[in-house]
Formats: sequence, structure tokens, C-alpha cells
Amino acid sequence: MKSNKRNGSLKQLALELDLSVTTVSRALGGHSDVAETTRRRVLEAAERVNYVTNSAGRMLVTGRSGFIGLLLPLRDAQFLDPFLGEFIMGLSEGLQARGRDLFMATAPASQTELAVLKHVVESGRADGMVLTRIAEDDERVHYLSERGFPFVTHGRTLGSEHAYNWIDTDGGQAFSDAFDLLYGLGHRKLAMLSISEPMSFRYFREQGLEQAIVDCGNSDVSLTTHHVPRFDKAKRAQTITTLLAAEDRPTAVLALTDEIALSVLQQASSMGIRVPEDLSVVGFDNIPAAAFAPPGLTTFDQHIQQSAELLAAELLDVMDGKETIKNKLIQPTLIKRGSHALSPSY
Amino acid sequence: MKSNKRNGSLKQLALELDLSVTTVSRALGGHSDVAETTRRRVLEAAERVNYVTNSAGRMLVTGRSGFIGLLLPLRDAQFLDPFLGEFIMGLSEGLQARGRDLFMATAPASQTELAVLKHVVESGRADGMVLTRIAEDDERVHYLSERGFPFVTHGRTLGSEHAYNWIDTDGGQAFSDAFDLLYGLGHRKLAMLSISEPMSFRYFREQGLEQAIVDCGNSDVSLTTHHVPRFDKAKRAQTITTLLAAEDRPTAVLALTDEIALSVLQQASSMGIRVPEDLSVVGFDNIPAAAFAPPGLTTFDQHIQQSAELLAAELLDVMDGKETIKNKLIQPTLIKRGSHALSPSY
DNA sequence: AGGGTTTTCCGAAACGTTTCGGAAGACACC
DNA sequence: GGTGTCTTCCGAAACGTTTCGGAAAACCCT
Repeated sequence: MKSNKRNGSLKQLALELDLSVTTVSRALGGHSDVAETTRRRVLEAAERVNYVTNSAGRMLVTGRSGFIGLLLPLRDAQFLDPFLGEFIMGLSEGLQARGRDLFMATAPASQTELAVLKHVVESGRADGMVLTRIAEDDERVHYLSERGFPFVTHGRTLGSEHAYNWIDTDGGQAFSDAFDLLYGLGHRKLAMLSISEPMSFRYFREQGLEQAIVDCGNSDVSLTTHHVPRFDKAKRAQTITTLLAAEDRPTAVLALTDEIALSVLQQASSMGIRVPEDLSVVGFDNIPAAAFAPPGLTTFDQHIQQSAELLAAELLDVMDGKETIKNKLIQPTLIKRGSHALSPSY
Repeated sequence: MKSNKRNGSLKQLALELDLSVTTVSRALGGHSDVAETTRRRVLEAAERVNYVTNSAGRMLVTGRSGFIGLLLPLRDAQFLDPFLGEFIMGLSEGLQARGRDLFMATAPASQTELAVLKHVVESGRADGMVLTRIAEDDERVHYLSERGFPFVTHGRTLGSEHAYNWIDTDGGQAFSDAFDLLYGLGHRKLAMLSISEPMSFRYFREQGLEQAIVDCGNSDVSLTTHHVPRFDKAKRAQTITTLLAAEDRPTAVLALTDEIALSVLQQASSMGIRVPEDLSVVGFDNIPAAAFAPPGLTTFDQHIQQSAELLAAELLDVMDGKETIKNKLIQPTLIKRGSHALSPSY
């Protein structure tokens, strides 16, 4: 063990400057009632001694930790959120502007996410929270809302769209646009590949697609939607196979995510079904692999990093007590690549 | 502002139980000198009131924050580390076992990484540090070493391999293996595409390759190594083009990273050069896109998550004062896909 | 010079926890 | 009953910061 000398306390600094701790603190804090000359003297000394505020001390009296917590979406470690890196990057970027730090809370196998969240909030480790992967009805959102704790979410729950601050990708609009694109190319027989977990982004995307079909007013259009557990790759593959092997298989499939879409591309290829000549497929997310998988996956870019930056800014506003609740739908942009074309039956 | 009632202090709990703060603290802390019956009473009450330790209070007296800091490798936000998510996941996993939390320190544009690191260390926000993207000679490592602050790195500096705890991917061995593979297939004219930044992983990979060539003892083997700035995509494309357009172009190219290798694949395809018939290419990293880019990129998997978990465990050991310095080279595993084959000139 | 105002500083308390150094009681042993 | 040893508990100090409520000094105005 090294010696435990505390070099840099306010007390030390005050002693050295022959000032009171109070004055030094106020000088450093930029308060009004300290003479300009004294302030300079203090600042100088602090610089020289390399003083840096002890966060525990400050935290204890102010009651704020300076941390923003991110509840890490780690269901199964091997199936990790492809956006995690980008999202964290964006958050940090947005936070550092106002001197907040980011910390990650992870739920061990033995505890529910809600329990971890409660612990973080109750222990005062974070002043605000960021939630992702929102469920259609999310208990974490309930808890934070009722607790009156500052938070912000990426994604939104189904019911109370306006009761808290969120930012979401407009998946409904995107899938509506995707339908219009395919419809314009003559596709009438569609399939949607979705997940069975009650995540809210699933709901909005399916919803948008169905609405668009209703809106087009053409009763010739048919859609079948398939729900498969997110992490059950075997079952997914099987579902895709039977879908594509069917006599009356769809001419276009819309996938909830690129990950699913890429599976479709692979299965189709191994079954001798040509994309886009025989089958159109469009995904969602624009993950890097989408650009490389032949013939290039047509998909939507989510602008995750930008969303995360906005989210950070919003959270900081909430924490500053700005009462206004702001919600923002980010429009994903369509990335046209090679996986869509005229319907073969057209 | 909501009312600021502190429900859950030790004092409250003690009052309620008609015990001293000391005893309650010791009961909760699992110390020896408290009667078993009292301990149960305390534990029960704590459970009922939903008591959770205020971290600032504890931090102030123990001097430890319970946080592990990760210095985020955010050079340019739009070129983000493809492993960041996986790495963070692994760290969290390894940390949560022993109740530590992870926090990210990011360097704003106005500050150097070193300055941020110093600030984090000095303010006591973290009890230990994790560094990644190690440079050949890394000032951050110097600082932490001299300061005697617990830390651990993913990657290693060139000089003092054994002066601190690190875990690294054995890139040297991998590139040596890659050479053997290609040599066995008849390749004699090789090119290596590397970066110009003095990152240490670059050094070890190049080194491994060069050594393998020496070791094979065949003076017919030729190698040219090209260094291009990591983030200068235009220059990279140009370098690849001239390399492939040359009369005596290599029959195999080894890329420092998959990202570079994928560029090669694309350029080759657009120049009508067939992979693997005319050209073999092998990458490093096994990023998801590598599996999708035709004909499938032969590459090495880094086992990032596993490394991160080990790294976390090592750091916790260091922080517990275990003096032993442990270094580990993780062997990447060769993923054979379609981008390598017999040399055309064989 | 006297009264009032402003400027500049400080003492002390408070935040919630851990831990040192005992103290009170119970018990055993001679 | 005296001495010593355990067991179980507690008072008080300490960690480093911010802030409330003044107090001393300086200045201004009449």
C-alpha cells in the first residue's frame, strides 16, 4: 500500500493561502462575494497545486453525483445491441458539454433490471437516467415516473406518449414508406418478419406498415406477419425457410431489423431464390454488414448517435428543472441498395 | 422542486431500531461484534424500509468510489471502435460479480486524454482504470504507473511489457499463422496494408509477419508494407488501387484490420480482380460484415468480450493489492472463409 | 462625524458513512 | 469475591465539501 497522503483538500489550500475554507470554496465556485484579486490568487494556487474537487465531499452536501446512469441493455451477452457503441458515443458527446459523466449500470443474472435501477436511484449514484429498449408497457418507466426521478428514454411506451421525455426513431413512418416503395414496384403479397418480445419499436413498425396498407385502399394487398423470439436463431431460420419454400410465397419481405433481413438474404441465396429478381427484401437499422451482403440490403438508417446526443441534452434540461416535456420522432432515412426491385409477378 | 426528505439514512434506521448508528452500520457490513439476533433485526428492518447505502457518505470515509473508469477511445466520433459495445459488455460482466460499477470518461475536444485521465484519478471518481487503444509509447500508461494508481490495459506498450497488468490479443502470432497459411498455398509476393498511427497493435502484427517471413528461410518471398492514416478513406482507396493495378501486383494481401480488408475486397471486385482466384486477402478482427462480404473474409477472431472479462478480473485483483503482475496474450482464432486460395502463379 | 450601504471574508453546521477506542455486562475460573 | 476474558454495544471523530448567517472593514452620503 502506498502512503495515503491527501495532498489536495480545500483545507490545505486555504491554509496555504491564509484564507478560510469558505472563501476558497466560493472563489473556486465563482461566487460573487469574493474580491477579484483574491479569486485570482486562489485560482492560481489551485492551478499550481493541481487541486481538483473531491467528488465525494461535494456529492455529500449537494446531493448530486454528477453522473448520468445508463441502464445497460444486456439480456444475453452474446447477442449484443449493435448500436451500443454508437449510442454510448453519442451520449458521452452530449453530456461532456455540461460536465456530466456517464456511468453504466448492468443487471447481473440474479437481479431484475428494475431492482438494479431502483438501487442506482436510491443510492444517489446518478442524478438522471437513460433507458433504452423500451417495452410496450415498461415497468422501469413507471417506477421513474412515479418516483419523480429525472429520466429520458430512447423509444417510447405505448400508452402515455407524452408523460415523459423521450426520443424515438419513427419506425412507423419508415415502414409506411417502405410499403409505398414496394407497392409502387408492384408488390402485392408481402410478409413481415418481426419478433415476439413486446418491445415497443416492434409495435410501431408493424402498426405503420398495416396502416399504410389500409391507406392504399387496394384490397389485393396481402400481408402475413411472423413473430419469432429475438434470440432464437434456429427458429428464425426455420420460419424463413417455410416462408420462402411455400407455393405462394411473398414477393417482398420486410424485416423488423437488418439482422433478420440478412438471414433472409442468406436463406434465399441458399435456396436458389434470387434477390431482388425473385424476391425483394428491406431491412431496418443500416448496420455495417447491410452494405456488404450481396446484393446490398435496402434499409433505413436510424441516426443513433444523433438521437443519443439529443437525448443527453434533453435529460440535462429535465434535470435543470425545465418543466416542458419534449418528445421527438427522428425520421430514419431510406438507404436504397440492391435488394428491392419490380415484383416478378408484375 | 420536490421535497427533499431523506428517508433512508443510517441514523433513521438506528433511531427506529433503538440502536446506535455504529451498530447498525456494523450489522449491515457483516462485522463480527454484533449479536446474531440484533443483526437479523437490522437486516430485516433495512429490507423493510428499503434502505440502501448512500454512496457519497461511504465514499468520503473509505476513499473509494466503487467505480471503475474506462477512458473512452473517442478520437473521431464517426469512426468508432467496432468493438466498443462488446468490450463494455465484457467489462460490465466481469465487474458486476464483485459489485463494482463502470463509468466512462470521455475527452472533450478541448482536452487531451491525459488531462481527462488525471482529472478522473485526482478527483477520486474511480478506484481503478481501464485503458484501450494503447500507443507504442503511451503517456497515459506512464502517468498511471508513476502515480501508482491501479490500472489495466487492453493492449500493451512496446518497451516495458511486464511493468503493469495488461491483456492483449496475440496479433504477432496471428499474422505469423496467416503467413504460414498463405505460404503453404504458394503465395510468395505479399502486401501488408497497415496504418500510419503509432498504435502498438500495428507494431506487433507487422512484427509477427516479418519474423515469420524470416523464419521460413525462403528468400523468394517478398513483402511490401503500406501505411495509411486510419481515418483517411480516400487515401486508403487510392493506395489499394495503385497496389492492385500494378503490373507485378501481389498475390495475397494481409490487412491490419477487417475494415481495411473489406475495402480491398470492394476495390478488387470493382477492378475485375477475382477473390480468391486472382488474389487472396486475409483480415483481422472478425467484424460482423466480414461474414457477409463475398466471398467471405478469412480473418481472425479477437475474443474481445472474453478479454474484457479477464481484464476486469485482473483489475480487481490489482485493486485488492495482489502484487503479482499478470499479463496474458489471448490467441485469436483463424476463421477460414472464402477469401484465400492457392496462389495463381503456383 | 455619524449613519447607512456595500464589499469581502469567515465560523460553524451539515451531508451519511465508517472506524477507533473504549465501556458495560456476562461469564468463567481460581 | 476478585481477576480476567468474551461478547456486544456505543460515543465521537473523521472524511471534504457547500452554505447559512453573520461580522468586520471599507466606502459613500449628508
